[in-house]
Amino acid sequence: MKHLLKTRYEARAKIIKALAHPSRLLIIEELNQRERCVGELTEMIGADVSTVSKHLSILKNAGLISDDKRGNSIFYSLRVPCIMQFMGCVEEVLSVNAKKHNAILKCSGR
Amino acid sequence: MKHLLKTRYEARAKIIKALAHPSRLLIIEELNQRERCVGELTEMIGADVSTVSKHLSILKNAGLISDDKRGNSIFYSLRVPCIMQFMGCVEEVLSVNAKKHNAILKCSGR
DNA sequence: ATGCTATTTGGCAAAATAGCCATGCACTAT
DNA sequence: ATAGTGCATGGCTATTTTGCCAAATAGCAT
Repeated sequence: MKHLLKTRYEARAKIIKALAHPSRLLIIEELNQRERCVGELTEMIGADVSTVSKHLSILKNAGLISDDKRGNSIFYSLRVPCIMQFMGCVEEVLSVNAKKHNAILKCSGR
Repeated sequence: MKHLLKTRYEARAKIIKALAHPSRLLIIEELNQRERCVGELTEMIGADVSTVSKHLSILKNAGLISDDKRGNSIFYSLRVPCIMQFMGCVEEVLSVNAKKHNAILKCSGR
């Protein structure tokens, strides 16, 4: 692969990788509703706080979310709303996959 | 996290993970132009055929591409065009990140 | 200052991913 | 039948990612 092209795809992949985890998808979806602090997200996810904190730092590092420290808490919010449109496409893939699956079941006589 | 929700995010994450690799992004973009066989993609990527073949199987497994065997070759094509819209959003994130980066440079006097 | 709450960071082990080589398989050609 | 081409799979190692615990940091309250 040409170097310029490679660099470009690597940059994209870094962002997409940041989205490629169930907990981080939940975070994105919650932050799309409204800003949230780490404690709230931790409760929703049900993992260790440190784990959630690391997920947040991955998302922040990718430029997907931003943080705002107020008092004792840090509030995170979604920085790039267009991400949510993407989720629509992902759902479409899932539904196409489900249809195909059903078709296979039918053809094999169930 | 509630089980139902978790399953849902896991399904989404699997699809996004399939996209989260430079070579696979190149494949997606190429297949968006037209169908391609493994040999062509391998040449563009510049990795071992077996590696490319595995990338293709990941994309296929996620339901993103489909294959069509004709003669001695297997032609892959993009199954869900909406994926490309998503790339637009990723580019937007990159450009927002770049702007922020420039602003930081300015503020630090460069 | 001391303690309390909210969050991040370092360290580590387990799990997942990536990429190469060698091999196997299917189809084509001779 | 034999050889050649195109692709997939198994096996293996190196790298990356994940998630917990323990410890550090920062702000608030007393």
